[in-house]
Amino acid sequence: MSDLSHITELSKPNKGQQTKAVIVEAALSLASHVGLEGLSIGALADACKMSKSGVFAHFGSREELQISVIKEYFRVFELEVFHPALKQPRGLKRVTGLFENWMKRVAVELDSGCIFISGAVDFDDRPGPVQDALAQTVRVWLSAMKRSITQAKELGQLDPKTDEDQIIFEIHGLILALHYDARFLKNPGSIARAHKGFDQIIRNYQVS
Amino acid sequence: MSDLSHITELSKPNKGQQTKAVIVEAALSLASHVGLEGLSIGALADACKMSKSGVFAHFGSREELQISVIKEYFRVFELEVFHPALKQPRGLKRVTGLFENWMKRVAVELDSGCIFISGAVDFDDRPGPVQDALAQTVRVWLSAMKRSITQAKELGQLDPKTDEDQIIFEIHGLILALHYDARFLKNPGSIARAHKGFDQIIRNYQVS
DNA sequence: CAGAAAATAGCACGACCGTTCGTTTTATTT
DNA sequence: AAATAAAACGAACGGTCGTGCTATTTTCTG
Repeated sequence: MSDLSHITELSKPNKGQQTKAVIVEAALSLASHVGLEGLSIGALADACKMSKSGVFAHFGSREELQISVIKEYFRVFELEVFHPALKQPRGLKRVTGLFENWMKRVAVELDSGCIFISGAVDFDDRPGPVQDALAQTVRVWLSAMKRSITQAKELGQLDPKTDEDQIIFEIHGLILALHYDARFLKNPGSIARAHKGFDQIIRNYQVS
Repeated sequence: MSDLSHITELSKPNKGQQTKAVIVEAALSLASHVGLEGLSIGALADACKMSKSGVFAHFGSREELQISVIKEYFRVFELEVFHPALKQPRGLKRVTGLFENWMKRVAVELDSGCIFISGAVDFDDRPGPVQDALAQTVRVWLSAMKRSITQAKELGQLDPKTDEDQIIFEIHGLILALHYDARFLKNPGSIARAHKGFDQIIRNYQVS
């Protein structure tokens, strides 16, 4: 036996851990529809074909479940939005890649909403560990965005006087407008408008 | 007695109608914090120092209560955002006035959120009369915005090829980003960023 | 001021909520 | 295979939810 055999979580996951992964996955799917606040343990147990108490035992509290969902969403977000864009070269190409993947995550998935958006509305007036976890996670993502914009600036692709936070604010606005228009108002053509808005923003901050 | 005396709703409101007005006002204040979905009849009754059934009787259902709140929010919105801006002359001045009043409504009121925004998240996956009422109300407001932009175009203050819906999409994004940043992330300086973004957008669509 | 009508209160209902507890089943280890 | 630990279950708890129902009180009207 290897001297690392006691780290069972890494080599061979326990039964508990793998069913917990299944639960969290189902919880994310559920919360994408009804929001973090609408997520109930009973409904989740039904979706997993488990008992309420069986599901509950994995988290110890509803808040811990919600935090687990946030972490899982971030994991998927990294996997589908962040990492693929790293294949683009540093600079505007990568910024554009990040934005486009972000858009896909918000709009293309017709039936599931963004937890970073719905959660912000659910928890903006509700301080506590869940709000903290969510806000912290969003900040990590936005700062990753900021880094790539800074790189574009350093490469001379953006005006050196550019305020990265301003760009992020405006880009984030496009994502939120896309989410609102596509998901709630069901306006067609929202994706094209977000695209056009992005091009305008970049043009505004390019060297003149 | 005047021959119009039977229209009691206009001349002298009944007791029921005026307490209903009080209830709706309290409901709006409550829903501004917890959202339309978080609004419960029990909590509302406590706030009004009435019994649950006494409150309930005025609406007949929770959905009808939510719709009443939406209508009341629109009334206040018209009063504080739309009408004051009509004092500005047609064109860019008025568009700017509308945007600034809109911003105030979303950000300056530190403790109360925008129901058009939180409601969109709460109901984007929940079809029914409440969703219909909310979406319809939002569309009325956005079309009022569109009208004022069209006027600016007709006055030659914007490029005749300007797509009004594109401008609205981008402006709406700024409002949503402001709401997100100020309310959830508690970022300082969000208002200034929204202002700057607005100026950029207008500049992009001006005659060149 | 009396009678009709409207408004409010009180109570109960079934459903679902998160959580706890004791038991039983399933995995893991010796 | 036996012993031990982990996981899942089932029932129950106190609570809140929206909604009916029947009284009681208040307001309006002739």
